[in-house]
Amino acid sequence: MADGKDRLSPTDAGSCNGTALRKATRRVSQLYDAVLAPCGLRSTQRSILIHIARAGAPSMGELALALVLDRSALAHNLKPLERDGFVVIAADPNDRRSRRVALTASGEAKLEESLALWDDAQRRFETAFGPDRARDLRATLALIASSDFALAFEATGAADVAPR
Amino acid sequence: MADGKDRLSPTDAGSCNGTALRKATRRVSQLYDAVLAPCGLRSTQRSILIHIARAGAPSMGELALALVLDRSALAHNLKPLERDGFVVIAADPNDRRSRRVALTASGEAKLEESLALWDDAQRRFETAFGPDRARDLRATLALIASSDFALAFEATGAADVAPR
DNA sequence: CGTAATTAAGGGCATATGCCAATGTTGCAA
DNA sequence: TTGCAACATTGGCATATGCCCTTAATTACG
Repeated sequence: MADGKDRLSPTDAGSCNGTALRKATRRVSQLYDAVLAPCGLRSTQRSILIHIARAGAPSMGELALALVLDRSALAHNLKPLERDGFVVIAADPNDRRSRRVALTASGEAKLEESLALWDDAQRRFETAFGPDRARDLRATLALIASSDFALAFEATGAADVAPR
Repeated sequence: MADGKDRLSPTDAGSCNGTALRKATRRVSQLYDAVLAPCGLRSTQRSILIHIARAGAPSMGELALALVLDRSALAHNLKPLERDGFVVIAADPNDRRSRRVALTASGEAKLEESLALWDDAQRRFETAFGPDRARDLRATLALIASSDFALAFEATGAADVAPR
């Protein structure tokens, strides 16, 4: 592991926060998805259903914000769920610009079905990683995912982003 | 934030390690990608180029392993980079089953060009998050991404996975 | 009251990611 | 030597993710 690195600046591959996050996410997605497979939901899909259940009937924008997901990406991700009858999307009568997403009975049932599998995956992660450590990690990740963090990141930029 | 949660088990949305990871990854990817945009590389692509530079001329399998990335996903990700002339893929003369990936001069130049932008993004992340904390986080994420962790996760499963 | 600015969402396009099946290579054993 | 098991990669299909631009609906302002 001593070859090649001399050409790179001290800020090499192992030091990129984004890369470290992406690798860990891929690994954990693989592990969780393998456990979730019998119910037919992926962790991404389950995550979306959970957020809808928690929020009741959020608008696309609210849901995208909660998921730290681009609006159009959310729209794409909802298509398989809508096709399979797990969610319905209907215009908000109070503001016809908005469309609200809700779980169907089938969607709630699927979420329920996935719960035991998810509990198993989560338990295995906590066992392998440590429950306390996992809690700390989630808190740290939530901080990074927050809009406050994005603001703090932007604030470190040059003055060209400072409005007025 | 008190509505809706009563229907869910104590293991609710905020406690899923996979979801927390994905949200943080999306956020950081967005922040880094916005900074990297002027050079035309995304953080995923830069990450691939960096790994190739570090490894010299790795085979697809070696590179996929290092990136914690599915082999076919890597093959797909390399296509735009090959099309744009940043990498070349050639059969390994010693084992014609393998194909080895290498940077072109153009790829090295592009990597060099991206360095200043990446340094800026990284510096801003460290400023907003804390350099020591960032180092700890990367170490934790590297642990999770490691194959050892995958083995530990599998080992917590039922006895049905125990070989022999 | 009508028009401009704002906001919500979708469509088009491109990259990212993964599973499974198919293809081609190598090495070993009978 | 021939045939088969193991291995590396690709191709097809599906989902995931994001940007830009357009469209539609609401709100604000003159």
